[in-house]
Amino acid sequence: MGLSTFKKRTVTCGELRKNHVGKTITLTGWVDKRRDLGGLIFIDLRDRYGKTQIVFSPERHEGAHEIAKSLRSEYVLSATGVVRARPEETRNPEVTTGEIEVDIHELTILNKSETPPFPMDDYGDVNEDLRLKYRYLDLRRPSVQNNFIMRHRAYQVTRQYFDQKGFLEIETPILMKSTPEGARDFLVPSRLHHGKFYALPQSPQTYKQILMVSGFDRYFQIVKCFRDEDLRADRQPEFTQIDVEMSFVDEEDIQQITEGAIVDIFKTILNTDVQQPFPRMTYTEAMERFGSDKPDTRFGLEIRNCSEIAQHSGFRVFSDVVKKNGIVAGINVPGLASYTRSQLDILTDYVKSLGAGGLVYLRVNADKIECSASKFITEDESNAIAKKFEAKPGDLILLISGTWQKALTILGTLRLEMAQRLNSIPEGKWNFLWVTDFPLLEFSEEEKRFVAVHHPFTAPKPEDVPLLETDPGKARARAYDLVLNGNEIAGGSIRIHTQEVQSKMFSLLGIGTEEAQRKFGFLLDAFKYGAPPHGGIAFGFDRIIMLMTGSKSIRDVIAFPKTASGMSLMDEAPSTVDVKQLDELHIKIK
RNA sequence: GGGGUCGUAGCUCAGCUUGGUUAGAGCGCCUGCCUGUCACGCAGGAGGUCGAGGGUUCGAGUCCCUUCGGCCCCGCCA
Repeated sequence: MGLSTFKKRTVTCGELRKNHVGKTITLTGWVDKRRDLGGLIFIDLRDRYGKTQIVFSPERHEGAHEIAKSLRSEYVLSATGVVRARPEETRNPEVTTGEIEVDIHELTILNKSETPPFPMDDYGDVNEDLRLKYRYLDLRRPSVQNNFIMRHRAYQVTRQYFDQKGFLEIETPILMKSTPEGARDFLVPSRLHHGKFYALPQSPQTYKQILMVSGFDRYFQIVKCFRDEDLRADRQPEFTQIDVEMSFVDEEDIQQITEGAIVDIFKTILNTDVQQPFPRMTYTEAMERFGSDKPDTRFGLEIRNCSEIAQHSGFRVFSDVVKKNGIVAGINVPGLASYTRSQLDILTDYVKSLGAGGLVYLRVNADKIECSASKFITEDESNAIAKKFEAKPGDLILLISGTWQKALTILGTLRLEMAQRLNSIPEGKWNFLWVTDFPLLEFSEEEKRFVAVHHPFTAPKPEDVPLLETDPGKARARAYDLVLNGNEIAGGSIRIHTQEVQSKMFSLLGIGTEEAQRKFGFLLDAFKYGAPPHGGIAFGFDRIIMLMTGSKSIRDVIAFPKTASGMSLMDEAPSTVDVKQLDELHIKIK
């Protein structure tokens, strides 16, 4: 009997079938539903494996039935009985255990439960703040548990895949040196060194590069990363990456390995065949066709540039912007010429909220084209624009003008918005896409200097190295992002592996020799001792699981996530700490 | 830092436009009845700081201001 005061389970709530009929078994689990008919009592007992109907009969087993009367939602039970086939007409084909039930003769209530604040079923929506406060209850819901079962399987497939390919899983520090570039660091004060701080890693970037210098050749790690930036539906302050780095490789090698991992994960877990190789698209093309560096290619509504028509227009807003190297571009939304003036006004406000100066629209009717700027745009110009978009009667053309970056980005957002309104984003498609040839640097107006688009260790394209001297903004990077249905799910690059180029990069970023030595000296030093050419990638693991489970937010695939304001509602982190703790750290709150 | 949206019973929501009896519904909960239910059924009952604070008014869930919190977006996120 052992030390237990209750009967341990002999089966789970998900496994009993017809062939178990006649066996005496013990189940443990939670009361999911209670159906007390006055005489017979039916209980759906739930554990993570499923649900099983157990029956209490006042005639057959009076003692157990008497106890069962007091059962309520979420009570924890150990129940022993005999598996029976259900009478033919009472079988439940909806449930995997629906052919049988268990006639209970021995019942132990292992624990009672207060009435839960929300039901543990998957029928109704529950407000997210409540779900997060009672996360332990939310995590009991089968639909939520399924997300974590899938997540678990993805860990296993990932480890197996990279192991088979000869990768070594090596842990890197969580307490590391703060780095100046990139996202804001979470800081951890050092008690032993007054006034000094560790940082939590934004990613193990420098460590994995140093592992390459050490000769580990193929490294991977499923690792937590931390960024102290504002949150989004797909962004949490702590998140999980599949971090990968390889030596003696080029872009193609990394992409092939990456694709293989994705193919494996999707095949094993979703039984979905993903075709290799994934399509490639340059950053420039992605921007000009989709207005995004992570284009959703599941639907059309592609952007077209009509600057050459607009540049000679009497409409100064258009002609001026083209003169100043800007563009006029738009999308053609089929069938929406029926939009009313007020609907279009709302749309105009929407693009203005995204930073557009305004919105010019053309309603394409059978007989004529109505243009919102017809005072300034001639009929010929309207017709030319309509022709450019291959517009048919009933179409609505939406035009935005501005700098290349801004106009296209706004159109990219507008394109997604219109696709959602038209309900034209197909379900069940898995459109993977490599976006390549990103710019290496971009000029930050705020900081009045160049900043790295990817990170400061990304190598420039060899043919663009001369540009670093003449026109750094034009240089392209050996960087690549993996996009799935409009979501960035991985990003990587071939790294700089020589001390000279890395120093050059730091100086372009406005980081002086002395500062570079102070902040990244360990990496520059390492590069002096035979650093192999290397590159890598990091997958946004939570995002991949989010997409695979059809979740709307990565919160649904993270066991204990934080709210949009970075709060953990269950344990109320962050919280104040004792003055004594602060004193030890020599910290005073301003 | 900015914009949008939501906050009313344990839960999900209606009521707010146009201020006016005792603030409603469904589910859940409690009690009773019920021996083949399976989101059981029937009958009855309890349950409200209308997020908080202030203001306007004879009177505020409803109008105004401030504030807190959830969610979404922009900025930010190498």
